Amino acid sequence: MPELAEVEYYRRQWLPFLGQTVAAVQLNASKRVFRGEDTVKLQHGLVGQRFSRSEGHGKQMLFVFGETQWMGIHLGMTGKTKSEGPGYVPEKHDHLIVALESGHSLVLSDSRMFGRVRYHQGGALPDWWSGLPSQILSNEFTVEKLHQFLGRRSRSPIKAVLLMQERFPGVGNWMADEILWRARIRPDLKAGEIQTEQRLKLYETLIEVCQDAMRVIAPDWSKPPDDWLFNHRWKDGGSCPKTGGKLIREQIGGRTTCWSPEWQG
DNA sequence: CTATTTGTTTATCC
DNA sequence: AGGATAAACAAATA
Repeated sequence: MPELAEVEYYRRQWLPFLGQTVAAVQLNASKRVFRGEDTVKLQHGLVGQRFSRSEGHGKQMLFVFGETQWMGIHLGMTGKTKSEGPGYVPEKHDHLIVALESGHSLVLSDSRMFGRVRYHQGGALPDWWSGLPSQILSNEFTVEKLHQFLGRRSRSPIKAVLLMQERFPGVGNWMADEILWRARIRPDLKAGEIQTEQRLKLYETLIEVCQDAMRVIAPDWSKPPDDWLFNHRWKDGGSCPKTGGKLIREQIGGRTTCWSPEWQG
């Protein structure tokens, strides 16, 4: 479910507890979300450490405890982070509960368990964090990088290309549709067939949709305005806010894609 | 009972 | 070798 701005919303749910000290960690090591991690180390390593800082990067979140305890969380399709007060009773799909000395707890739940928790102990940033690609809302995300990537993925539909996290971290299904709709590019157009002028428009729109999503959704999960595609894309029968024409929903790049044929050519 | 899902990883084919 | 595509993962919801 969560894309760039929804992930940022969830990350912020833990931030009011920065500076607090971990009293205990509860987890179920058999759960899929901990695949590949040393859960015994995770459970003991955090205790007594202060929740010292956090960063977001695309769909990834980083939470640091003390100076040497690094926890990464990816929410997958159904992951959620939340905080709870004293006396909280864990629910069915809660996989990780970081209890603080104040009695509050930081909780990760995920029903489908496509999400993932990572853990690293040591003085330096873990490579699963330092190796992430340039963020779209950073100076390193350049039109040249976009151009190179469209060349490498030239035979895939642009919809599928925008979903590739190695170049567009944070872009998910709704954002990709929103970007292509605003840039007036057909989602089934092969990446290599996008002309220079449209590439520039695509670059600008990528940044614009990320900024808009962060502004509207990240602080309090506000509903986007009706002049975005967002409110019209979820079920059959919607109409294009630009033309009033019918929106199409079909599988492109393996995902349900909503687009406006007369608007996007 | 069937189809669907705002995501990634893996296998397979080209 | 590297890219493209479909299946797999798991559970809720319609």
